[in-house]
Amino acid sequence: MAARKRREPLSRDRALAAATALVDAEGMAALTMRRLAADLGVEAMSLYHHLPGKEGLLDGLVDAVIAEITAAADQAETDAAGGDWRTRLRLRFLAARTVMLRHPWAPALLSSRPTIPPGVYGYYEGILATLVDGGFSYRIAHRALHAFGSLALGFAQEVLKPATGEEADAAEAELAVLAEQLPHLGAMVAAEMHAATDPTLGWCDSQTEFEFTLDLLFDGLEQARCRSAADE
Amino acid sequence: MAARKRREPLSRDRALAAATALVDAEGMAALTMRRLAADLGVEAMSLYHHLPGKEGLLDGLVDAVIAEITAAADQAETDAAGGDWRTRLRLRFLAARTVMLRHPWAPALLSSRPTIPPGVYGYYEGILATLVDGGFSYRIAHRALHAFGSLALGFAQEVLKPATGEEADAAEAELAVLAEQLPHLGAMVAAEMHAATDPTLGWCDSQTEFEFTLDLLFDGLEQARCRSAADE
DNA sequence: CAGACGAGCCTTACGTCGTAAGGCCAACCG
DNA sequence: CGGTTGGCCTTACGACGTAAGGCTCGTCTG
Repeated sequence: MAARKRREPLSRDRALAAATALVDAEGMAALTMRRLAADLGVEAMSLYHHLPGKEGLLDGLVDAVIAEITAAADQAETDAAGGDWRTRLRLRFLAARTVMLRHPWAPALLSSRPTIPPGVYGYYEGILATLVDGGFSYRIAHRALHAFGSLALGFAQEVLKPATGEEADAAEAELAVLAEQLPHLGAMVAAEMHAATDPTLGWCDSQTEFEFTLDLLFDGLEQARCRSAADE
Repeated sequence: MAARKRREPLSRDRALAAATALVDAEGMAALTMRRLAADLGVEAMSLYHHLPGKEGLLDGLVDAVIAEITAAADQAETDAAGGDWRTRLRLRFLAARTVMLRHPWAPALLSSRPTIPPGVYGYYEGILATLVDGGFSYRIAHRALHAFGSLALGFAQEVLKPATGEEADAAEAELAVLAEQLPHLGAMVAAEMHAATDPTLGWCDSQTEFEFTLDLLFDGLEQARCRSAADE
């Protein structure tokens, strides 16, 4: 009956919040049932009274980011009410991107989940609404969703990875060795790579590249929309 | 000194071949040092005389698929010699895709590797050569590479996952429950989903969707190419 | 031909993980 | 006041990757 009770009781939300903090700080690999429990001042098995297991924990993390994205994207689109479908989607995706920049582990986690996180349905509903409202048929809208791929969630699934710090140096060295067999790549790197200023999420996945790809797709889709409208 | 020796000696190649077979048959999760060793009639630790460890094993797997892709893509482009850049790249990417369809685990593995697999440099060199030969500046070509993303390796990084068999049923049921809150999604699914015939690699990642996205990007890039040529 | 050597494989063991099973204890309800 | 229940802990098991060192051959040397 001192100032505070024995301690704050555990809960699903508290566990998820601690997990997010842990992963933000130390990466996915650090997220262990034992470690998470320790961060909460508790034993590992106690977590199982609030979470169905490790998979359930990961599902919870995913739902949390999706919710964060949905909120940010809905807000962004509300701000852009009245704009055309392009700018509304654009703001939506860019809002999602800022969330992803806060949680660099999210893309990998997202695409590793074996089942579709429930929250994404709601998120895609919003995108779809924008498209339909913008004059797209369900057929084209469906294809648009596929074409966007991970851009809709704010990240470009890069094949060429982050490569931060010494890794980047190692990769550069490796590439230099191969340079004579790879004339075009070498030339492009020489011409482009060192002009890059903002490699944030993924290798060269700068804001510029992200928006370039977005506009490429938007241009194509706008044409497709007009074509299908003309067909009717 | 009977017909065969005690047994075929182990080797890096034999280990990698067995690993590929194992993963093709039972998925990534089944790939364990102990299990792989067992498949080879050997104890786990024996593998360490030919491989530097689990990570090295995965690197080997990745290099193997990349090599397979490179070979298929180079062959495809050779067949298309004389065509314009679009058809050459198109055939290249579609060839990569057929390789990925043989190894459904490859996309996830690819995008989980912490370091850039050396083989991809060579592969991208080929793409870049096609682009430059087709009249692209390094600047636009660079952006094109980013825009292609995982399509260049033959797969679309889908957010909505495979969902095979009962999983698909479960997802469908789940979606049905939400349907009233998700009018557009519900309508689109009703209109589109059951018309889908060929969900092969990833949810709805049918050949059609893949090629649609490809052409969308190609159209946009063609414009960008002309624009930059006009600027000179 | 004897003996040493070394490659290739095995045995044992450690520390980590997720988690099943059950015990302990305080808070609450009758 | 005694019983119940829910929250947390203890212990334990079977995976996993892999460090360290032992055994057994084929081969090469003197």
